[in-house]
Amino acid sequence: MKNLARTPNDIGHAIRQARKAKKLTQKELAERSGVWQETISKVENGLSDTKLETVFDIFAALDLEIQVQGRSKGSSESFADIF
Amino acid sequence: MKNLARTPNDIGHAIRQARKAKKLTQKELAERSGVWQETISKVENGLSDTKLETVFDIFAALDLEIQVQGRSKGSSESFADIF
DNA sequence: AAATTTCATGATCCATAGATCATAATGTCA
DNA sequence: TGACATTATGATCTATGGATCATGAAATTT
Repeated sequence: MKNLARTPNDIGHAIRQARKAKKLTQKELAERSGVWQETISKVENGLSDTKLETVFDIFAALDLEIQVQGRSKGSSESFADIF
Repeated sequence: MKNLARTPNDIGHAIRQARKAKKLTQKELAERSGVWQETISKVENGLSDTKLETVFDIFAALDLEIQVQGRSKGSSESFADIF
């Protein structure tokens, strides 16, 4: 399960997926990340040009991290394409 | 070379490193990414809470992508710690 | 060392992110 | 179906990101 991300939308998808995997509601995630539920909703749906700080706050709460890497030579599919 | 990132600062470092690796000046990167040189400077130095869109614009120009993953069990070192 | 290039910083302006509150829409389940 | 939980949306307000221009500080080159 590799979650490649090349757009804010991809990040939103990754977050939603991770949150669901941990069986958390947006509200719960909001509480432990310090980010509002409303904001999380918008981020997951790509409805706002989120700030880095916010994403990382959410990532921390979900125990996620990011790895920056050169674009995979072969597949050019972005995370969103998988869904 | 694993570029783990858990903070906006880590992203800045990763960008600077990738840019240098490609032997680009901030100005050149600015041109091909559509992001201002001044902004790139601030991002690389972690002087602004950059928006996701901006980071991805820069990533695209540097042919970078992101992989979202669970936090590495063993090492807890963030990208910044390597430097 | 002087000139040139590269990078940093400071100010202004406009757009928008996120906090916050209220509420609507959707989903779930007894 | 009706109640309750979850998610989405909409408005307002404040703070700040990024465009833009100007210029200062560093680094590099000749």
